[in-house]
Amino acid sequence: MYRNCKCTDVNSSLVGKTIKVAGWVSSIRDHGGVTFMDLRDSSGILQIVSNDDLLNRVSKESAVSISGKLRLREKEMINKKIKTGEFELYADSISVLGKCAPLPFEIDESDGVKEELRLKYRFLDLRNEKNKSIINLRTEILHFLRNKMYDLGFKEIHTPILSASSPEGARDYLVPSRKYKGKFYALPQAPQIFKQILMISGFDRYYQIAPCFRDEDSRADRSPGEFYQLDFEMSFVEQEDVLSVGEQILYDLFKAFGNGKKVTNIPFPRISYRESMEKYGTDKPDLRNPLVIVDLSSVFLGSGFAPFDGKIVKGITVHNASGCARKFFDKMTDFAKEIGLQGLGYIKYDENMNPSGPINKFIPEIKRNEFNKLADVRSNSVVFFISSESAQIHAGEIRNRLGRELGLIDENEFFFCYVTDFNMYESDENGNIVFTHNPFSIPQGGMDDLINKNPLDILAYQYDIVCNGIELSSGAVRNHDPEILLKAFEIAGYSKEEVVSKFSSLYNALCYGAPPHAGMAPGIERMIMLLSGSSSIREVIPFPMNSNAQDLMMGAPNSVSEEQLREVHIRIRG
RNA sequence: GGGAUUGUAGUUCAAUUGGUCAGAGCACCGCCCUGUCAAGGCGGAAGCUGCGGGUUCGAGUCCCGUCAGUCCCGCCA
Repeated sequence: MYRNCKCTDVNSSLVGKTIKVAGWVSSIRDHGGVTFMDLRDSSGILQIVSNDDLLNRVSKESAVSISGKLRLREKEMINKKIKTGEFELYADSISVLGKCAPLPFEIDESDGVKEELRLKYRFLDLRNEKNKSIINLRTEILHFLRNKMYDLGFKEIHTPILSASSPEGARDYLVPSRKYKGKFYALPQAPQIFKQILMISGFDRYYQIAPCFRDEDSRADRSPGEFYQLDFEMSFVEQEDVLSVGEQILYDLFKAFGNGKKVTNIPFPRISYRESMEKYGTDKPDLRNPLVIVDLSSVFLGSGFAPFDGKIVKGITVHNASGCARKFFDKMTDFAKEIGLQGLGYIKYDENMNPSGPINKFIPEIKRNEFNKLADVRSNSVVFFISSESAQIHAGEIRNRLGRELGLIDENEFFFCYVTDFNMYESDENGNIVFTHNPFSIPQGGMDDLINKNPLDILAYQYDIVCNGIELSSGAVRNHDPEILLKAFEIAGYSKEEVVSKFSSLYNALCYGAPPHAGMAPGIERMIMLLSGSSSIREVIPFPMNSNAQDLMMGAPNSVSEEQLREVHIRIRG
């Protein structure tokens, strides 16, 4: 009725035949005696030609159906830029199926348009080939992941969207109950409890491309409201079993969709949280960056140089840095001040190892060898010095900046690692012991550690997957022993009664023969961002909200009628 | 909640220190054109410079407030 051929399905066997195509009017080029139209459908573009004004009467971006005779173009008319460049359709009739109103922006150039407008007209923004291709990539990735998980023996099981609010974690999205006045459902922040319960039920390996809802403020790589995770969980396993499955999935995915970019070989490096903080100043290191942070505090101990003596001093050594000029150091110093440092000292070595720079004279000669060794100084090296209350974190930021400024980052590489051995507890600003991350993780030493160790020294079987400085996922070996769980919560200040009431579903289930289990949940959007090279998470979401958690296209959130409110027993105050 | 930054035709941008500064490209409308493919040529319409105050002889420009977008901090077990 509307078409018997897609735009890019034309081929030489159809030449001379009458075919019908349908799509959107991408452009019209009227030459008076002859008019050309680019017709675009989901497959691509086909040029339509007419010698009368058949094609001039439609507006751009209208949906049309066109029939005509396919013909070959003259050799010199072939357009190599499009797949169908050697063909064109000589139109004999056109019908407008959907007329297009004046456009708020041009489809081809939507990339440069104010995002507010693009989001309101997301359906037009998605007609842009590049934007559409990211969503198509998303489809392919989801398909790949489902096949992969199925092949690995994971069962896709849906867990509820309307569920109970959990007292821990992020802010919940609440849904008022109509039948139970004053009660609320909550949208899941993650299927955490359900997947653990599935393990207790004996499903052995579960996965889900799971929607997660968190009412927290957005970031460039963090969508407000909702996002998806490749959530999976395995029974009768230890940490290594899960890490091994995780890296297999990610390696294969990034090999398949990474456009030939280098992918870290399996096994991915395992770096402890502590080591990551010391060497990279962050728990999500970009390992494409070869720079490492060293501790130079001892060098300046007793040096009499007040800013460094007795303080934490971190150093970053850049090799082959003969090109670094005064301007570069000034720029880095400006950056250092932006992030809250007093300044950024450095020592520069020429090819004969002669040192110069503002810090050089403060290195005690007696410590010179120690320094050279610690900082791994060579000819043409530059050593940067970072000292502050949080020198480690600041050094991490300097390291990232140096990597970017000096072009040390290989953009054609996906560098994965696991960061492991996170602390179970930390102390908050009031000195209270609180869970660092997931309270359902198991402490590495089990009950012994909980009883005998300083809580702040206890490590958990808890891990993150990091790629190119982006946290893709965290995961953990769960605490499947109700006694250890109670003890773990007790240390964080929860009574048994509180745990049993607040986490009754999980606690109860754990009491009925829970297998040891573990899992993780890589973020779908983060993976697609990496694979598509997107800088904003909104590019990889079909219908994203803006950074203030509004859906500009649908107008959400919006007001509802008094009646609707009454039904759910809600009254809006003043 | 806090900080940075942006806001000028449909759209993307320009407008020297406050002084013919209401401008350009693309889109749109009209005319010309038989081979373009980001078509071209000629012409036209289009803006209360986000909004509200203030300073000034004079404000797109300076000041105060406000609204909105983006990025960051907080937050994200």
